[in-house]
Amino acid sequence: MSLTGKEEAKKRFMEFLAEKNLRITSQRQAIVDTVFDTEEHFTAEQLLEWARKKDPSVSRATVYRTLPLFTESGLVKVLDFGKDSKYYDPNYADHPNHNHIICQDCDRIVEFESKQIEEIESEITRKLGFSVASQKLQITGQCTSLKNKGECKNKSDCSSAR
Amino acid sequence: MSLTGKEEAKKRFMEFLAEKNLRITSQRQAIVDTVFDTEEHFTAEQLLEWARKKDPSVSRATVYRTLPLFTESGLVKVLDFGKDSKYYDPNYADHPNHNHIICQDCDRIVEFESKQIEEIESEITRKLGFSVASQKLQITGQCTSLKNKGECKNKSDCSSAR
DNA sequence: ATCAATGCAAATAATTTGCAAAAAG
DNA sequence: CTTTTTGCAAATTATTTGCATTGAT
Repeated sequence: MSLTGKEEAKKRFMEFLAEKNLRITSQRQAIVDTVFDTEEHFTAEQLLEWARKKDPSVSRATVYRTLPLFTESGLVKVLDFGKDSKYYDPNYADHPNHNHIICQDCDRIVEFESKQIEEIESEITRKLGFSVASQKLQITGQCTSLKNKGECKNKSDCSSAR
Repeated sequence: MSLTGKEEAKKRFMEFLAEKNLRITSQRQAIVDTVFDTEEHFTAEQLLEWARKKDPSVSRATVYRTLPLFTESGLVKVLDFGKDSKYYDPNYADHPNHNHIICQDCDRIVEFESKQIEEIESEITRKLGFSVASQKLQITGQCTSLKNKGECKNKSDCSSAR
C-alpha cells in the first residue's frame, strides 16, 4: 500500500517537525492538514480561513509562525506573482522542480516540469561554481485566445493544470 | 557612434515616457540617471538615497511612483530574494532574458543567460497554449567553497558577475 | 493656462513580536 | 514539571494615497 502524494507530503512534514523537536499541537495539525489537503496556491489569510474550519482556535499568528516551517522543509514554496501578498504552493512533494506559467490577463496559472531545463540549469550552475539547492522558473505569457481575439477566454479561470 | 547599454537603456526609457505623455521632471531625470548609471540590484530605499545625491528634492513618494514605470517599460525587473523588501534589477536592456543564481549562505548573486533554456521555455509555453511575454529563472545554490570547506569564502561579497 | 507631478504626512496592509496563559511531552 | 506553543493585541515596516502646491508643456 503506497501513500498518495499528499499523504506522503503530510508524513514527511510530520517527520520534519519531529526531527526539529517541534510539538504536534492541534493547531499545527489543522494547518498541516489544510495545506496538504489542497493543491491550490494560497495566501496566509486563506490558509487561516481554511484551517479555522478544521480548528477554530487557529490564530493568524500561528499561521504566520508555521509558514516558514513549511518553506524550510522544502515541501511548500513561496511564489511571487507581483500581487500584494505572497502565495504558497504545496505541490512540491510530488513535483519538486515544477515551474509556472502565468497568464498576464486572466492570471490563470499552469504548472509544468522539464527534465531538460533541470539538466541545463545544473550544468550552468556547476560551471559557475555552485551546486543547485532549488530553483524557481516563472514565465509570464498570454493565452493564445487573447492573442487571437484580443480577449482572454479564461478570464477568472484560475485552475492549475499539469 | 553607438550607445553603451546603459545609455541605450536611458534613451529607451525616455522614449517610453514620451509615448505615454509623461513629463520629464528634474526628479524623474535624477531617478532615471541613478537607475541606469548602476548595474547593481537595489531597493526602493537605496534608489531614494542615491537619487537624492543627484537631486535632494527627490521624495520617497516619487521613487515609489516611478518604480512601476520602470517595470512597465520592461527595462527593470523586480526580483524576489525572500528578503523584506523588493529588489530591482536594471540590467535588462542589455540582457533581456538573464537569470540569477543566489548563494544560500553569502547571498552572492551571479547573472547568466542561456539561449538553450529560452528555446525550451518558448516551446513548452507554446504547447501549453501561451506565448512568452517574460520569464524569470532563479536558482538558489551553494558556492562550491561552502560545500568543500563548510563555509562560504564569499561571505559578504555581493558582487554581481555575468 | 492647463493638467500632470511633486512632497508631505497620514493611511494602509501584510507580517512580526512581546507577553502571560495553556498545553505538549 | 519544564519548555514550547499559543492567542491576543500592539508594533513594525514597506508601500500607497489624499491633498494642496509646484512645475512642465
